[in-house]
Amino acid sequence: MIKSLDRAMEVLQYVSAHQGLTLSDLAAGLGQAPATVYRTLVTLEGRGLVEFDRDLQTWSMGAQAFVIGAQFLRRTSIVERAKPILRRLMEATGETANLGMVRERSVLFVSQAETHAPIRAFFPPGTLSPLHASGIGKALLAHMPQERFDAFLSVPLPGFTASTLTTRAALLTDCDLTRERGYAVDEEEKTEGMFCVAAPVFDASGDAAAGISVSGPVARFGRDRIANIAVHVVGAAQSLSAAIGAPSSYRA
Amino acid sequence: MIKSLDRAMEVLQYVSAHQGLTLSDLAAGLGQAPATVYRTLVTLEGRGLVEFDRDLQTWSMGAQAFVIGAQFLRRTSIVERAKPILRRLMEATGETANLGMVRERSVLFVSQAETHAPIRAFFPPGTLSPLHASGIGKALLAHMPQERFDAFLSVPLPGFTASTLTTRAALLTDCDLTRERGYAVDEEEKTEGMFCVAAPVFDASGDAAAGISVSGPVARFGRDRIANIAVHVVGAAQSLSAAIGAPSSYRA
DNA sequence: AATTCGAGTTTCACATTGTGAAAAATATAA
DNA sequence: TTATATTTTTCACAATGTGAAACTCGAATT
Repeated sequence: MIKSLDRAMEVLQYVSAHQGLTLSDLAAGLGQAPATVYRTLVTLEGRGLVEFDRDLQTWSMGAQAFVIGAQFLRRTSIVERAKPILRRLMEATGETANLGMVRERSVLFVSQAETHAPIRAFFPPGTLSPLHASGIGKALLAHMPQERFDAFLSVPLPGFTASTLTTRAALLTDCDLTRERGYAVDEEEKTEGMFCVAAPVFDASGDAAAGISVSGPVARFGRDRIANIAVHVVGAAQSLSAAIGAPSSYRA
Repeated sequence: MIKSLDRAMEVLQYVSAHQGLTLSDLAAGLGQAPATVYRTLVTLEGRGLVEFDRDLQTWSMGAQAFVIGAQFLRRTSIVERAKPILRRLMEATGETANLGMVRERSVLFVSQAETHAPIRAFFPPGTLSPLHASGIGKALLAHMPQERFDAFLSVPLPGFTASTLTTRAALLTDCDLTRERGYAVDEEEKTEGMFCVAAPVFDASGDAAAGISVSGPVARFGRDRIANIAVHVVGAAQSLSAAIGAPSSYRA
């Protein structure tokens, strides 16, 4: 491991999480010498990864960070293939449709078809959400190999609202229910007022590596409406699984 | 400038441009020792910026690159405010609508509303295109301060198709025409078969910093249709300029 | 099954450089 | 004009990044 590179990447990640800070603020927040942070920023600026606002004396993410970050989505065809499916799902349900991928202990939201309704759910691409506190995350936990599931549970789970499932027993019950009906729900477990229906997407190896969800304000999700939306979500997830080559036995 | 950090960022940018290569291929392509490239990649992997496929022995961009890259779009509200405008423009014209921002000598495509037509233009977010060989780029050149425009022309302009404008005289004429009618066109200047109508978006300082365009196969762009599309594109660009606070005198 | 080969990973000696305190430069406020 | 705070550069030195070589591992060949 290259120590100075790792320190520099800490700087880059800090800037991305705290845009618009001055050199002094960044150095203080990072616990690094201003001179060191300065040289790091100037080097990254030379590559276009950060940008400096001369008037405000603030540092922010640069265009090249977007350029290289966008390449992550080009590794596979899943985002491209998901787009029409998400759009149809949004039109069929009238709510925002999302695509998320599992990464470590989180779901990474990578694509979205936004409803035109004035009040809407919004998970901008690039957002990470914990597996146990998101619809897609719980759909994936329900289809996770036992060993990985146990490893996930070996770390204490943070709560976000009064509804967050944080115990092994609660998650096991929820996973059983998810497998039984083919979809997971997030009922204000990460965000107050937010409801979400999600289903797993299987890849060519038969692993649940991504998920599709529909989300919106909890007040719009009555019992009958949930049943109807779930049918569309499960169908969309199955379509995407098929599109990316999942074995047919995983699509049921 | 930190030499080792700069070398490491060269590795990162190289991986993003050449995904799915092995360590040996990357080291050869970069002209760096495999041991050095290896330690760089492992350090970046630790931060989630690259990912290693153990089966294929290949390196690709990681989720954290997407996470931090996506933050570039959150610096300002332009992408959010553009979304409904791009969608309406796509619906009004039936072709793909794009938002691009100027960066150095290029346009960076940051957002897009794709037409549902089977044959379509596609500029995935994160794509860079030279200013002189794109509709948005030429719209921005037409409103660029003279000094920056001269600096731009001081570097030889590469051609991409037989139609690319590569001389000062050709670009000056094109800029005059663009200012006169309020929009630029890209008629197979970057990509064979591609047509594009673009208009500049002004920011709060009155600078032309972004642009909106509609693009599609040249065969679908007859003279009458171009006139109609141009009206929509100019209107959309003016709406976005207003939405992000451009002075009213710049919106005419 | 044993051997060979190529790529990935680790070790090691050493030249290079990253670091942070201090100084200098710059811009803003009083 | 002076003071202050921040940014930027300099400098001495400790830390480390580098690449060749060695080692490890897995796949292919015999």
